[in-house]
Amino acid sequence: MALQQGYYQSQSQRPQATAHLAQTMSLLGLNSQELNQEIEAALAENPALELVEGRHCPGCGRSLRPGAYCPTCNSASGLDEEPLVFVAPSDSSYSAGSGQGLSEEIPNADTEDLPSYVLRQIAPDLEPNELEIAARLLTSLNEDGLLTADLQAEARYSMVPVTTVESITDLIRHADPIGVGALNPTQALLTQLEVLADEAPDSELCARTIQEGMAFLSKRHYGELAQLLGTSKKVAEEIADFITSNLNPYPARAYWGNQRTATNEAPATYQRPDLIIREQQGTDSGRLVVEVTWPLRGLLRVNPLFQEALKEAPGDKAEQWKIDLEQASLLIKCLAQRNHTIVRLMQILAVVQRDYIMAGNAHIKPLTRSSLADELGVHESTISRAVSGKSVQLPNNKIVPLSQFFDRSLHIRTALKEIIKDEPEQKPLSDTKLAKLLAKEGYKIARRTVAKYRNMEGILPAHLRKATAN
DNA sequence: CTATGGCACGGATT
DNA sequence: AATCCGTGCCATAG
Repeated sequence: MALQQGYYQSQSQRPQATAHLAQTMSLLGLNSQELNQEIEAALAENPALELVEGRHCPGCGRSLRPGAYCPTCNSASGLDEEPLVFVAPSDSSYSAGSGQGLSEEIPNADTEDLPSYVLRQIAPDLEPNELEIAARLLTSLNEDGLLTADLQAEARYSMVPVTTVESITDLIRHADPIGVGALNPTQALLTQLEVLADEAPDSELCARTIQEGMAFLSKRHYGELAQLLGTSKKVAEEIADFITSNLNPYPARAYWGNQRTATNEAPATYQRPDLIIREQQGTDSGRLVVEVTWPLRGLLRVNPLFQEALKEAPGDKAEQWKIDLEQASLLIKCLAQRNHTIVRLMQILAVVQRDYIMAGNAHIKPLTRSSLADELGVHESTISRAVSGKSVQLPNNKIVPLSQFFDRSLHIRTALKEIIKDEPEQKPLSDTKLAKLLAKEGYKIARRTVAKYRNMEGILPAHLRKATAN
């Protein structure tokens, strides 16, 4: 089976997913990428499976993303899958998909292509004639999401100043996915950096790295990069890590891999987020729209024809076919199970961690997987699997590992960052003092731990800190 | 002597 | 059972 390198540590049962053994959960631990591979493999070798492309609401005929609620007739009727999009209300009661409002806000990767998705976002900010130009420009997007048009030529064609065209491309670049319509990867990266500037360890150095140091970065020659930037190797690594973790030179091609565990390998892997959380637009009720990424362009199901055929199967094949069929429906069941679990998980997570999602790292609530587990009434290992390897796109377009929702020290680390940012620049605080200040804010941690957090955030020790401008 | 990084231990989490 | 995390102790750098 085409399930090769997984970066789990000790997965015992792997390759032979032969029917019955992998009862359910085996899919839960997979992220969308891995899942995709798995499904495609199954699809290729199991004739009982069928991928139905395009999906229409049985009620109103509107074409839908698989598993989505139909926003028009406001129901999931006829859908044999759990909805993959739901709305987390601002209070703590859930309404599993009140249809309203999520119709037009959700980019539908299946029925809408990138150009129109982008166009729709920026349309409100454009004059009619500009809109036309934007539309033209967007048709030249290549598959990486970069613009191949010649701006000069475009300007001449439309008989407007180049600056007008440029300002339009600028607008495009800031639409989601951030960086689309850049003229080259560098520009895309810079745009993304701009948006994430306050998250970056040192946005100026990041910018310079992007402009001048990409060669070093891709070769992972951090020493030389450090030299180029005139900074320490540590900072260089930090910057490199930030860039590879958060920025993506090819905006259309999903997002840049993201396992920021220092010891990460698998560097340049692209990865769509497994979950996407947006703020519900329009009625700004502060509601969050959560979408579970679905890797396929269609609905997976057991091929009804195959089922028919089985009845009059030629004796020698009958046995095999039967197995295929069972396997197929098992896979589908597991898939549904996986989605169900993830959705339930996210429903709670979205509510509990709403502050974090909306307002940033500082507001994360310490949360353990096990506490969530018994709230959901599932085994904790289920949660673990559901969380592991997944990534979430937050409303600010940042992609973080889902495990960060359970980061016990994140809030302290951000508090730490705040203190360091605000406090005197000429007279950096030592770890001991930092520890005391943190204690005042209610975070009682040891001095030694302060040092650890500092490292995690890529902040230099006190005596080296006054050197850099930041 | 003070400020930090390294190693490693014990308890909590997964 | 395997890992992760906060800490204490000690060595080293300034």
